[in-house]
Amino acid sequence: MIVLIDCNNFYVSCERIFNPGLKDKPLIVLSNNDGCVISRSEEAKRIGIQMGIPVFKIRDLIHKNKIFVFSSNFTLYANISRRVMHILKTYSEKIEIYSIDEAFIELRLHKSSYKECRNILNIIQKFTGVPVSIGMARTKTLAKIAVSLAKKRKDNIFIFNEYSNMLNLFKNIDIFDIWGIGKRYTKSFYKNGVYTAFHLIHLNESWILSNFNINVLKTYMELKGIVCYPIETYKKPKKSITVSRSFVNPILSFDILEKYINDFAFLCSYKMRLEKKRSNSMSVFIQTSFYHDNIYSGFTSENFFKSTDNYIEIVKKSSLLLVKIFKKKFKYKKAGVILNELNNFDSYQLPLFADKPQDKIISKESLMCSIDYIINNFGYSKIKLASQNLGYNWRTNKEHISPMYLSEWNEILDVKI
DNA sequence: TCTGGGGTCCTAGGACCC
DNA sequence: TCTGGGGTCCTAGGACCC
Repeated sequence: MIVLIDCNNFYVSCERIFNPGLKDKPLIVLSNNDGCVISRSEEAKRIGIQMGIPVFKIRDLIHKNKIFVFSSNFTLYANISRRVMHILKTYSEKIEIYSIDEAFIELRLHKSSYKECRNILNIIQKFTGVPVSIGMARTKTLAKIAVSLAKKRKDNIFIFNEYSNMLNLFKNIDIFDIWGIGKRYTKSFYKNGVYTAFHLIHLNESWILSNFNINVLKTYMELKGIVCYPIETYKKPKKSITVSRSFVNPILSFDILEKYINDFAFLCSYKMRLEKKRSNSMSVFIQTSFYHDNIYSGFTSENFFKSTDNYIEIVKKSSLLLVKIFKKKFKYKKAGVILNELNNFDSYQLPLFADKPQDKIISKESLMCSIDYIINNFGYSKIKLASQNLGYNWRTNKEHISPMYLSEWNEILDVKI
């Protein structure tokens, strides 16, 4: 059986670990730039705070209800996530870490399965302070449904076994709440009179295939208990790496935008080098706000002469690509850099005409390693290329950020005894 | 005034080959 | 007047997920 362990309101729960006073209080965590709500406590949900809503629309609500507000502290959340996953690994060798707050594991179904789930839940709660919900079923898609049912129960556990009246339960599962069915598909299902999981499993395969695609068919099969998405225990290598940001204040000037793009390219290179990869091609994009007039978005890609993991070459290229898409008189609100077609750093295709002199100028691997060393030991802001933002940090607005309790010596919680 | 960031996969259509 | 059949590869755009 596939067991899905899902942390409840994960970011909110992380903040509460170090702030027990926040228990039972309404609490939200915001996206970068403190823009949108990305995690809500049950109390905040009850007040009517919607997922993804921009903060400026709920200022009054926050004030009136004394909702506690936190900026996102991903370093902290990642550390806590690692602890939760570490515990799960002791229960099953077959584990797939699906996201920062979810993992699938494989367990045998037996009489005391419920007890076993109960035990997992208690241990995680006790050792990490994170409350979780657990769903157990034959397939991932069913386990997803099970976990959503678990969240509505007091014990936070739900198992689909031979005794559960699945068909009946499916009548109350909106098609939109099925894993793999998003906004658009929901719309076309509704148009065809398909509103619930119950309706979906009574369709025929060819109709689904001709109106949707292979993925929707797989979802349908999974609902029927046929495994189409097995647990994937190995970490799939990344195919692309992105660094992008929204700007608090829109940017009009090419020179300023270029410095940001160079920063993004530098960070993107660093992330790629951590993964021990090289890239064959790079994309750069810039966008105005979609919420106002005078909309423009530019996107372009280009191959490298040969695949590279060289900071200087990548940053240089980012400027060249920006020139291609930059247009004057637009207010740019977001920009980003993507490294595509990643290969392993030690096995990659050479071009037919490699070793042109232009290659040699910047093929100083030892210099690249020194840059890595400085970043790893002294921090990301301690070394930059001259074309980057030297004056100030582009790190975004985080007005309500909590301390890095688990990763900075000087931010560790004080305990008075 | 103020609206996140990072991914993967599928498909239709175009361009090309014999 | 009538104009085949069988492929591959690439890309943009559109879905989906957390």
